[in-house]
Amino acid sequence: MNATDRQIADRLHSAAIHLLRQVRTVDSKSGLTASRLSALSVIVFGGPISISELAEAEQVRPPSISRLVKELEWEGLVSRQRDSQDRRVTRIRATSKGRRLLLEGRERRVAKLAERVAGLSPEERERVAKAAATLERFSLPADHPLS
Amino acid sequence: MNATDRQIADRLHSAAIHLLRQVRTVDSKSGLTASRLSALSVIVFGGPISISELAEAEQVRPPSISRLVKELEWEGLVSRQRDSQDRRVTRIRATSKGRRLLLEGRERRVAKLAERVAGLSPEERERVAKAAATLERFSLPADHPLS
DNA sequence: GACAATCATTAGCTTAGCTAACGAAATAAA
DNA sequence: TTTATTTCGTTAGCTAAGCTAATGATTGTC
Repeated sequence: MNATDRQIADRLHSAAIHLLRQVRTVDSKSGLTASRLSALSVIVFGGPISISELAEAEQVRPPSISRLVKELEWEGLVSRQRDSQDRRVTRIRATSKGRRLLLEGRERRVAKLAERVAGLSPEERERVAKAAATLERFSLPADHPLS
Repeated sequence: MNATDRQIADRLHSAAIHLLRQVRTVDSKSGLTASRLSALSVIVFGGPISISELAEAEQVRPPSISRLVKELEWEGLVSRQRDSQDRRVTRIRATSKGRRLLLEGRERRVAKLAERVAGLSPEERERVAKAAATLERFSLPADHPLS
């Protein structure tokens, strides 16, 4: 690690904070916050998944996910099913309503960023585009299940 | 805006969420959370600054900053001073302790990311480095005071 | 001098993270 | 077979950080 790596990291950190503050402004419309959107996304695309797996995928502790899932279930966005093999685990899956809302909510939320992407100069846009995929992998721990 | 812009935005969104979750793991050591670190940074480098200006710079509402500053003051990291011209406004400045802690805390927090930057392949690292500066500007609203 | 606007704070709400403690189920050991 | 241990998920209770609405203090305006 060197000084330049720190500078890069510092910029990424700052950018991450401010990016999320920006998209938060559209939350009120979708009813889906960043955490819910992220978790619901894993549920929708990651198929039936247990609480533990979801916690690991989201890099948070089980109690945090447990509550979040309870709320998503409350709103009819996901459903649970006891695993018949191991009755300790419950498998979470998205309902069709959840699937629909995810796509709409993500759309609205991400549109805020997409606007700005569209507003970049061609060079900058290209630069950000090339980094986005790298960043996505980079943002997850090395042993992350989705890596 | 097109489909690709959305894809880029989607990746940035996801990356931002997971980046911050990663660095949060070092919070316990520094005692400085992301919000405090970010605000303190603006105070340290942005000189004496009012609550309103700070709120705008941080893209949050005044009450949020008001409380945050109160806590920073509580911990001796910043001090306030009534503006003699306009006695409604108070100017916030960092104490030397605050300045020191900012640098240390940022260091620790960012080190978590810097490790990973250092672990990238040369091509990826280059890609991320080039995007970092763009991202930093990109993450702020167009009319942002620090833009 | 009265009224309106601005700056900051307070009060009270929500979301989202955490640890600690616990019950239920599965697995290992005696 | 019983007992002990581990694992999965939940509950309880704490903290941080955002928000809106309302209020006080000051400034500016008519």
